[in-house]
Amino acid sequence: MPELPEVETVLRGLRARVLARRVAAVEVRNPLVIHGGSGEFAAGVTGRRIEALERKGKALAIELGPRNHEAGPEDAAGCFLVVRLGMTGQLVVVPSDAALQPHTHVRLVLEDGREEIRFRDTRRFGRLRCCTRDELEGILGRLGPDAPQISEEQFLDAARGRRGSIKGWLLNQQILSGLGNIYADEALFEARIHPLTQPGRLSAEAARRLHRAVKKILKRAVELQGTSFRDYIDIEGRPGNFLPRLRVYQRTGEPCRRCGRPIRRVVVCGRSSHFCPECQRRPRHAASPSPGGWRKRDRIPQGPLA
DNA sequence: GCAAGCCTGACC
DNA sequence: GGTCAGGCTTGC
Repeated sequence: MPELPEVETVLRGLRARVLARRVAAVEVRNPLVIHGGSGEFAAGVTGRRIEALERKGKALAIELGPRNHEAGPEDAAGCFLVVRLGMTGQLVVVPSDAALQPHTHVRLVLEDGREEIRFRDTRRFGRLRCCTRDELEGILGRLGPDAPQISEEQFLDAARGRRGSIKGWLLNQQILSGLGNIYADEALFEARIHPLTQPGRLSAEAARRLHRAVKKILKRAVELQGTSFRDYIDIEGRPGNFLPRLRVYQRTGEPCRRCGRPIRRVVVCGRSSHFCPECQRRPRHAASPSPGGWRKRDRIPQGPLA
């Protein structure tokens, strides 16, 4: 699943392979993955040079230069290609004559015509979008600080007074951006915090521990080029190497690597949360899996609570 | 049936 | 405004 370390790996790969190259042609094979009209998308991207690549959270922004200074104002201004990989999205750089893999939705043919960037996405949760600088600022502005950049003070301030679960809080991209289900579970284990703990009721010490844990886990995962649980590969088609380092994610029933107790699973905010019931004790004031009392549409959470 | 990012909308 | 359920999607 592409979270921050996987997107960072893709970003670094693209910087090495496609920076300063021009997009000669665009083929949208499935308009569903394009935010907005696919015709406008193709027209907006074609003929521009890749000037820079940046990332915030899980969002990838590719800066495209002016097409032609002598043409109209639209061509003279640059634009940005924003990529969200969603759950199973992949960006790969391949020779143009490479066989087309299933679920290839977009092709960006590079200038010499011998190589291209392909966007593949089995689940089709990913999106590509062509936008102006103002629009990009709006998109990125809705995201909280990039998780590796957030200061301890910002982190503690953001948690203050928050109800609900710390797990849901970590997944909220408006608070801090980049964490998904894998690294949220791993960071909570590292910090020894139960996923149903309320952010606002964390001790300052626990909140600092979590802040350090988030950074530590992400740093290590970036160094190991991410986690390939099922679909994730980098732009060269290589899997990440963090999988053997996972201590709780998708290890339900397996022994905790710290204490040996079986890892448990609880559903929080509709997401599986994996934790060690010994190392991550449930606080007395844990968030309810269904805050605000039981309503008609409430479901019994799956799996026993700690 | 479950996985999961992200958007929308409902609820308090 | 905070918070969470629902729905999208398809392979296992």
